Amino acid sequence: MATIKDVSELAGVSQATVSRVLNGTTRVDDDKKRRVMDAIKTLGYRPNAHAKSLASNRSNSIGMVVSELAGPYFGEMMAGAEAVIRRNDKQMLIASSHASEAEEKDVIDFLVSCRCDALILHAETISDDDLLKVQEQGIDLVLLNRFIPQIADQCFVLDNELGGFLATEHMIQQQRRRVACILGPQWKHDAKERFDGYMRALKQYQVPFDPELIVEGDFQEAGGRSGVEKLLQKGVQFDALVCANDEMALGAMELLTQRDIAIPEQVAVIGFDDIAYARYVTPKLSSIHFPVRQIAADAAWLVMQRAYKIEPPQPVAQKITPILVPRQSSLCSSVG
Amino acid sequence: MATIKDVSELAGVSQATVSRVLNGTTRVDDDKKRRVMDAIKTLGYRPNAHAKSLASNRSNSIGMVVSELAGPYFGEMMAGAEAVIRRNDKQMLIASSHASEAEEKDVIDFLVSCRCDALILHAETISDDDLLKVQEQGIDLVLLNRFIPQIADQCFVLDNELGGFLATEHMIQQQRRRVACILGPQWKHDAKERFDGYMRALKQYQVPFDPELIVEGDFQEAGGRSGVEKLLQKGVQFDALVCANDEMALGAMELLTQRDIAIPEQVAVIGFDDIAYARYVTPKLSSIHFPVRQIAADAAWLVMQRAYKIEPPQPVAQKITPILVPRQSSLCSSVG
DNA sequence: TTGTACGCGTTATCAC
DNA sequence: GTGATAACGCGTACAA
Repeated sequence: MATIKDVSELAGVSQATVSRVLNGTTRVDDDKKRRVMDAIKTLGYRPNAHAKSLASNRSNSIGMVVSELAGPYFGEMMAGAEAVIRRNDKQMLIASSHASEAEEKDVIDFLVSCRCDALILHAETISDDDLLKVQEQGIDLVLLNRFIPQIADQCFVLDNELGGFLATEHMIQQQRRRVACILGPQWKHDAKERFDGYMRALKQYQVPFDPELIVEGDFQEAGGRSGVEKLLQKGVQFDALVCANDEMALGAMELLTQRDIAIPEQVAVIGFDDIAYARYVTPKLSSIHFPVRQIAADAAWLVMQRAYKIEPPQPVAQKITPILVPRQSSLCSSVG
Repeated sequence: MATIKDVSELAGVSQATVSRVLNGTTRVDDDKKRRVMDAIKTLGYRPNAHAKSLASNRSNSIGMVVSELAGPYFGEMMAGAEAVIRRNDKQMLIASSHASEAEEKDVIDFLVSCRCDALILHAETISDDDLLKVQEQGIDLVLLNRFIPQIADQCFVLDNELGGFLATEHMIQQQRRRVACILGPQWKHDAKERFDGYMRALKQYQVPFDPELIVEGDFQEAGGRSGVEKLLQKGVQFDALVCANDEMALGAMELLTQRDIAIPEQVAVIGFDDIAYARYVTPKLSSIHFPVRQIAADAAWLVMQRAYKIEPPQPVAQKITPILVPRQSSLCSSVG
């Protein structure tokens, strides 16, 4: 593969001149510029990003870590960040951690090795200390759905507790009193917070808490199905079901339908995250909406500002409030 | 950020020795090794990937291009490839092209600049010639859902035509004779091929072709909705609907339901790709299944073999045959 | 406006 | 087994 040296020789100029026309740092003679361009084209020259980063101590790339590459939630997240990063002519490196601590450390190490100018992280398992250590190494961080006091202004926090509250309150306002809940993995802070919101709603509306109504899931469809299965096996009565995310809600709805339990007449269902497919199930799934794509875009803008001094078109919102989106799965004219 | 030089000085050895313990290329004295490790830890040293690539002329990274980062189809694709790349301790760089030729060229240029050891491309718009040019520059390519004769053994081709045939044949076998079709964008070869399959099925079963039954969509839910709308506006009768992908089928089902048209009694519906959410709509969506995740994994294995001489655990299949997955949306005991 | 020459952080090739 | 030292490809003072 051709190097800048090859180009300079073919064009009959110095390497420095080639570099100049490449980066537009200094004016160069029109004729020489043309010769350089021609040489670049005939040689099919592509600048070596590694050499460039080494020499300039800038990679013009932003690293992003998500838990999974597949799935609607992280899909939106990646797309939101990528749009603004690309618009500003930077590149995005994506890596996934599968929510495993070892992998999370691995991929962060990788992105550090790539000398990314900054990192956008959806990090669930790695400790605050480890994260701060990365920051101290001189890599600028922005955190999604996580709060670390020491770097509070680099955190995008979603009010998961309020989301859990809104979902549960909605059920109660639909005259439901036996509100079952399929939780997310409780070691995840957001799953925990959503549960906290559930508890607060019960308390505020003086609905007695029944631990029998609670099962823990895995944030996947399978967890929704087995969650409902467990509830049915226990034989507990419930007329509402709050799921800690939409994917579990879809799984839950599938099993409920399969068992001929009418939604929402017999059991009202609500999910969380408001993924695109919530609107395509029958009945349409109620949910708690977080504008994930926008949040990720804002996070990317914050990075633009911090790392490249590029100002965002509008101020970024780092504290995000969820919205209740009631749909058919929880709305019922005649309450059963 | 600490460099190898810092480490070597702190450990009291040469840079070469540090490099050796880092890469395990040569045996080094146990004591020195320990000192190096200690120095690395206390300095928080991370090797600079750029310097490494520059010196070794290897980046240990695979570039991947997909059309979109969000969405079930490409999500599966990325996840499938990533799993095997990571298992072999290489890194994956993902970039998206939004199916625009300019962007596609851009991201490929970027990945070339990163001196990826190989590229896995889902390239829809860039020309064969341009692709071959990349290959000639010395970057090894593997193509997903595309065939270029000159590099046939690096192509993973999906038999889209057969898929279109199977979908249409299925409808005909369900005693449907007025089979409408919402096509994908016809400039995309796969959308075109799926249409070809539709035509062949009609011909083979001697069902007359009616151009009024054909509308073109955009591979998105919106296209499915507006496709049905157009058909209804035209006032053409149809008792079956073949959609060129599942997302359009979901949109189509939504509108049909909204207009109180029973699925499958009045109109049987089938999609294409068999995305995860096909099973979560009501009625469950019939589809044409391509094992996208597996295909992408195989593509990654082919790369491992070609670029790193790592043999795949099982032979990779480069010619992929689709499977019909009939579900409720097209199966009907009493035909209406 | 242009060229020379050094440095970026690492690997690889030598000698020892 | 170990340590110099020359690459690797580029940006960028500095001098011209």
